[in-house]
Amino acid sequence: MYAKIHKPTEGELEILSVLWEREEASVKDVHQQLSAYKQTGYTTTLKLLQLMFDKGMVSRIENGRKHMYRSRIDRGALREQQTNRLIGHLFEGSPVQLALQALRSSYYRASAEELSELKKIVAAL
Amino acid sequence: MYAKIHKPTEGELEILSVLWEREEASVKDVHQQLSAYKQTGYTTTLKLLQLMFDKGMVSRIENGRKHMYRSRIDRGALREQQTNRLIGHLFEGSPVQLALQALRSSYYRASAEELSELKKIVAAL
DNA sequence: CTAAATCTACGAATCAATTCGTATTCTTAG
DNA sequence: CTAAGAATACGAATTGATTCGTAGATTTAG
Repeated sequence: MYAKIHKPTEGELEILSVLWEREEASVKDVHQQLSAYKQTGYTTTLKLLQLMFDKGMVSRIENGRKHMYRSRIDRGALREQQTNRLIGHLFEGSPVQLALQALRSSYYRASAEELSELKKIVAAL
Repeated sequence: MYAKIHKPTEGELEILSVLWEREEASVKDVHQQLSAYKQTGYTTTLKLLQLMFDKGMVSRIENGRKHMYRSRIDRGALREQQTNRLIGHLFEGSPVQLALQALRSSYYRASAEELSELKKIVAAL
């Protein structure tokens, strides 16, 4: 089902992020969403999606003249891989240090479920 | 004191990781430590350190014929930057999700101080 | 039907990361 | 002194990411 992880580049990750949100998106969809926060050309986004397709990172189906793209990268697996990479090289192998960094200095409002899971995990350490 | 963050590449991050551990290291030191887990040529490591020096990411002083290198990248700032990047593109903006991922599935033994800080932060959410 | 708009395909250029071989310099052992 | 060893400097090749222009095809408006 899911593609082997071809560690995505920064640009690829941004696109995957859009695809995960929407489940399926056209080049136009992706481009519009990226344009909201960075300046980039339409054909650049198109090309990136084509290359990602060639690499097997996304699937696509024709919908009239458009192509609709979906991620073939499992987000959970990528989360695990990237998290471990960060822990290994930047946090001296300490997952707790990374967790502390994540929770510090942030305005994020945790939901009740998140909070309860977090408490459960912390209690079990 | 610290250099502006030139977002390090994977290879650069590995080298910085060595430098942070040891405070100061020769090319040979760095190369030996990298060799422990990846196959790489001596002059490759040398070149990388030279390029990092040119970019201002590391400083160096002569010690006899050797150069001793030190990181000029602030680890704390980089931790913050990289953590936020991950949260943004891979964890839907949720620091708590990243924290959960970090704490899950890991054999790491937290120290008493880490644990107490973690509890304090979680309690404050 | 025709023109404009909307897409995809593709090639080419650029830039950066990485790797490694060779030259050169300096130190040290004999 | 000379040769071997240990460093650094540097150039060149390779590979990959990124960007974007242009061409071609199809749809839609008038």
